[in-house]
Amino acid sequence: MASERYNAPVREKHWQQVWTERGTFHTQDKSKKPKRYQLEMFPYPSGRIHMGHVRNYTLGDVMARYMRAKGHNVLHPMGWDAFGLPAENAAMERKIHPRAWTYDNINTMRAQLKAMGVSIDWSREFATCDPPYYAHQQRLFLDFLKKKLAYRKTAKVNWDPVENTVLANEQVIDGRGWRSGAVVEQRDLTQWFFKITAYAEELLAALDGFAGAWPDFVCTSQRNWIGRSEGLELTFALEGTKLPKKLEKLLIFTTRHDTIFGASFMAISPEHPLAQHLAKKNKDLATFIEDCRKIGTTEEALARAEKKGVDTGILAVHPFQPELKLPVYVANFIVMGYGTGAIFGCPAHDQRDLDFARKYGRPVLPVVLPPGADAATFAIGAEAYLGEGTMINSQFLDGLSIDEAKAEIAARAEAQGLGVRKVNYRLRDWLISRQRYWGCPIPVIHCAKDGIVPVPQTELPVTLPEDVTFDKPGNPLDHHPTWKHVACPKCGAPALRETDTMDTFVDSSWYQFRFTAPHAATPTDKKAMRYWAPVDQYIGGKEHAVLHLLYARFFTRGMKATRHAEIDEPFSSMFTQGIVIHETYRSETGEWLLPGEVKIEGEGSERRATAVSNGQPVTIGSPEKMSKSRKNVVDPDDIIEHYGADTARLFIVSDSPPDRDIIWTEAGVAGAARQVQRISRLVDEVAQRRPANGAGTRPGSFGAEALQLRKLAHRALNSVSQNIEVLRYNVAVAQLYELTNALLAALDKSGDGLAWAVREATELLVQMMGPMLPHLGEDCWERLGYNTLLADQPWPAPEAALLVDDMITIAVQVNGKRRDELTIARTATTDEIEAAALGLEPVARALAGRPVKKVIVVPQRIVNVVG
RNA sequence: GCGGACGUGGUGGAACCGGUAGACACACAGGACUUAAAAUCCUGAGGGGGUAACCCCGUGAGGGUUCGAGUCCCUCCGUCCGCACCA
Repeated sequence: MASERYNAPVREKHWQQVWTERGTFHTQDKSKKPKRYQLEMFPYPSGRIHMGHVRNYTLGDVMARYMRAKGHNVLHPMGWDAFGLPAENAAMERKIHPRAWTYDNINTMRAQLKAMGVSIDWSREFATCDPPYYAHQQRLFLDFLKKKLAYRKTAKVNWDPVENTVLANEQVIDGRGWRSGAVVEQRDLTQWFFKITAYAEELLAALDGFAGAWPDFVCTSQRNWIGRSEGLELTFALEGTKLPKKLEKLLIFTTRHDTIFGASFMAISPEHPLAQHLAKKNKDLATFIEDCRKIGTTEEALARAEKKGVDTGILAVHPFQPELKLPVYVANFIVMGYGTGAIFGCPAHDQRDLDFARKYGRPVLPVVLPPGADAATFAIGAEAYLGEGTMINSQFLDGLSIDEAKAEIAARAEAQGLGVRKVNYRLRDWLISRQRYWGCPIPVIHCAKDGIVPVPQTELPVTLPEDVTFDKPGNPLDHHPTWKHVACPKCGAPALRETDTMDTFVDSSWYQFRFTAPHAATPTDKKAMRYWAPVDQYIGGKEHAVLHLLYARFFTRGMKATRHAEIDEPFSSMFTQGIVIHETYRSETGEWLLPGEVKIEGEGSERRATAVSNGQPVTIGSPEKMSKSRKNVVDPDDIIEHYGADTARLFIVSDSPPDRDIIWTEAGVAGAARQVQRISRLVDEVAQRRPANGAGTRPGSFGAEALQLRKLAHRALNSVSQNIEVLRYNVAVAQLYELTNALLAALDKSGDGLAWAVREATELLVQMMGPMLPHLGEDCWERLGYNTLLADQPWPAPEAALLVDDMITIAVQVNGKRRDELTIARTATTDEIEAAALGLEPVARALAGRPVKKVIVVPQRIVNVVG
């Protein structure tokens, strides 16, 4: 009897309703089971779910459902990273309030996620723009403020002229705003910062313990970003002009103090206080400094710009060779933001210094002699020597290695009070002020008399005013007629509220902990934290390798310092998924076309595309990240309505490893849909022919065919489990297909115990596919005669005896080339295997009469006859 | 420039700890069913040679270690990513 097509869209809605009604995925805070906290990066409610979300939440859901079946008490929550600029843009463009726009989007996207069948405990849902959430965030801020982890300072900051707000260093990519793409400007502003640099060393050191649990590239990215370097701060006395007391000595930072005797000039940043001071009376210098400011575009352009400088006429006294006076230049390649904004130039062993010295005629004295070079003839040409070697021309350092010389100089500098060993970091404090409306208000009040006054706990949250306008540029909170005017909590005098809001990355730095007790009266609940934290497995995009993942690591430490957490690291293991890409289509007139607007014919290089509307040729572009601007998007809703969520999920997890980019193709989706139908058909056949509800009485013996099928099923079970645990879902799916193929082939065969074995293997298949195909899984489970939910079934255990073979097949090589294979008892001895191998005809033929020199036998693996 | 990752059929990708390379799928070709198409099912397939048994070549290129290398080491080429005037 032919089975009916599985109507996925209808059945999926049914099973989603059943899960909801029975509270299947409602998480208990108390359990004897081991806990498992599975989390995917929560979405920004931009409007609709996109394929990147489908991938992210499918990857996490497979793990959550698997772990649940494996007997864990699983926490798998969902929320909304709901503050941010797009809501304000929508408000400006469409005259909708950011709040209304955001919550509308959340409602849409929640429904879409439910339609995907993601096993979420929705009772824990929150949005970061919910006042109860940001109330706790304001409390955390005030605790950070008390601990001096939050502070205000005036500094040169990145200003995004499109977003009309400042940005943190991490949010500037190649000199442009990470979201707007606008070239950022440098502005001197007074802003709020988090003291992430206090944890630079810890954040760096802890990365060493992440091996295997976090992707390598994330760890290296964070190491690079933190940028630790060990060096020496060294003081040079200045001569030549009368200088104010503060500027009489020049403090420099170097990591090459071994080359101190090769110094031939000093260079300071145009922003250095000394340069600024001298520019007041030196017009040329002032012009030069002004020019340097203007060049500031991208970092890369800066790195390639010609090295230039202006001699200040001031001389610096060499600390270990007082008769040597070095001219002090203001130079365009010295940045104020690193070290002390001043260096000594050693042209022989630094390329930039060399370029500079050649241009301005400074001496180039080599002080490190490469191994094997002759001290009498060694000279520096166009390239500085950066390698290892022995010190020369360096008085008391001569003959030492670089490391020994560094140690000697550092020791002498410290003994003579000339300097100190210093560790420098590239990492800057996290600038969290944003001059925007749709964010968490920073809960402080500025009073003329009392300065910065925290908003009292009892008055939290400081909520955003509803009646705001977006008709003029700048911060709507600042424009608001009344909101910022308050009485000082200390003295009662008229005072002003802080109108900056927090960077939205603050919101996402601790949400993972809020999920553990989303309704607690304090930011976190100690008991819930002890039970659930940290997140066992976190899944999200690669773009947060430094941004979010570094901020959250810092924030966890801050929360520990303020007693809101007892751990240092928020995520025990991290997985970064690849993106979903799709071909692009462009008409002759240059317009982008949606995949549905294009008809494609032919294969390979013969593939041609035409526009559905007018038949005009269309250019097929290479696959790129799905984006609305290129129109190479596929709406998940269309897929779910047409094929069902399981098909979308299956396509997402099959074929490509989760960490790689995946090309979305219509053919691939159709292929996944076909597999869904094949499995459905298989289960129908089995359910109709075989005993209902359970496998029935187990036969006393199995024929060869039945035994083979049983082995295949139990081995698949064994390795599918292992592959799911390490997120190699594509391999797990391949094994499910293999088992499906074998089962379909076995349906029409007969043999001892085969009917029972088919039934058993089919039930195992259904259970194994549950994490990936949860709706089809429930449907098949029901068809097999069960009135329980598959989602409530424990993960089956393989029969150990079926995992090993009595007879095994091993390859036989002659001189490393495979010539035959040998089927032999698994317990066969080395001698037995050797004898059997030498008796094989192809072996004798390959030897061609040569005597056997040696036979390598690796039991259960291979035989190699060497002749 | 510095640092990291990767490179396997037409395509996505498998291959435990160095042990039968190409599992599984997509696309393709041939066949069955059908008035026809769709759907479904069966068969084939890394490249080359041979009627065949079989043989040769093959994991970016070149070298090395080993009985044996996709896997380990060195050099080079290419792709992707991170940092980048960092002293």
